[in-house]
Amino acid sequence: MRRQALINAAIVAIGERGSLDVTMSEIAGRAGVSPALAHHYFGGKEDLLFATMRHILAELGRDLRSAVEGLAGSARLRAIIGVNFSSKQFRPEIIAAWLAFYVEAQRSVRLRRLLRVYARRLHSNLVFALKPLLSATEAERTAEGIAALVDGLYIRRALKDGPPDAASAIALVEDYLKLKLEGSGNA
Amino acid sequence: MRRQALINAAIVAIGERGSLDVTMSEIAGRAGVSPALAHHYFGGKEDLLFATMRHILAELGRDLRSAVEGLAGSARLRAIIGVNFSSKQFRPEIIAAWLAFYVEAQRSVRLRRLLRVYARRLHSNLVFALKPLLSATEAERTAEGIAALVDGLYIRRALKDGPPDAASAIALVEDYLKLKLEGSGNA
DNA sequence: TTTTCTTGATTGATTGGTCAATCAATATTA
DNA sequence: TAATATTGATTGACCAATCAATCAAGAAAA
Repeated sequence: MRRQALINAAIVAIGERGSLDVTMSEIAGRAGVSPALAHHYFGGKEDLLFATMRHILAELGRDLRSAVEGLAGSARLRAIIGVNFSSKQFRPEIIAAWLAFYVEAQRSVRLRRLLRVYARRLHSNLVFALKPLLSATEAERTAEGIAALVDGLYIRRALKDGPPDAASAIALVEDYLKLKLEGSGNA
Repeated sequence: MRRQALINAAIVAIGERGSLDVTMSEIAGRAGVSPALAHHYFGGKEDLLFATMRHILAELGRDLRSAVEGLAGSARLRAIIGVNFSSKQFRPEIIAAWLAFYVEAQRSVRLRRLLRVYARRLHSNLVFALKPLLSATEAERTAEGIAALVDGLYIRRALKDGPPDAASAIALVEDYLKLKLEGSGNA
């Protein structure tokens, strides 16, 4: 319970500052405990941040699983896209955290591995849903395109540039998907 | 000359560490001067980093201008895309710097403004080239799509995920562009 | 030409502040 | 009592920024 409170505090703190450059004191203070307690529970700052990212990924994973349950074909694809821009995920704090963790991943092997696992899972999900609709190579490429678009829209949201609202972000990605599915017919 | 050396050293240092969390000492040392000199020339760390980002943007701007010179239509669009993935721009150090500055921009108004100017310029360039080929709204949306794709591919490159080489990145974006241009006919 | 002045470049050493981490001590719970 | 939770205070490291002092070079004056 304390762990959970500290992780939530970390997300809020990271979201506000827009980077991982937050102090243990601030996180602990936000959770209403002393800095020393944060060390007691997590061992060190790096571990707390790692646990925070893992928590974000775990929630996203849960959302994804429940969103695609029972769906197939293009409905499944739209569900995958929708989750990434759901009001729970496509929030300033979460986006700022993503961005900050991407940067940190360049230093930390552990963190990079964690992010890689998530990226692969998203990729598999996309390819799996695309396989019945496109050729194998086109399914791969389209999955990469969708993933890149999602990442790009996240960044642009963080900078408050580009399409600011989830609706147009979804529209943009779905438009891409539609073109790819149509295009395979005449190409 | 000293300024230039310090800026170059900053880019290398940022690229290696993968974040702006580099010390003045390291940058100065890399440039073969004392930390105090870096302060003498730039005033402070923030100013040095700001100048570094401005330098990166200025070079990109120069590359862009010379690449599109005299071109129009889809050739111009392909040139814009190509510049972003040229061997000079699509390098690990530069990409790491971009990512790091994106994060820092959430804190620094100055930096955010700088990045915003660049983003707008890219957007205008894209829309200008797309206007003759698509409706106004579709040109806007396509420009946003391309920009998001480029950002996304940059991120994925930073994490060494997704299409690692410039060639497939270009292919992905050009494929998107092609679909949009074709699609406008039958849609 | 030599000497003195002036200025910008450059450095080493220092300072002040920040922060993660530790630890000893106290409270709470089982 | 034993174990766990929790804190305040402290330590040690790191780093940006400052500053006084040197150095090199060129301008002015003799």
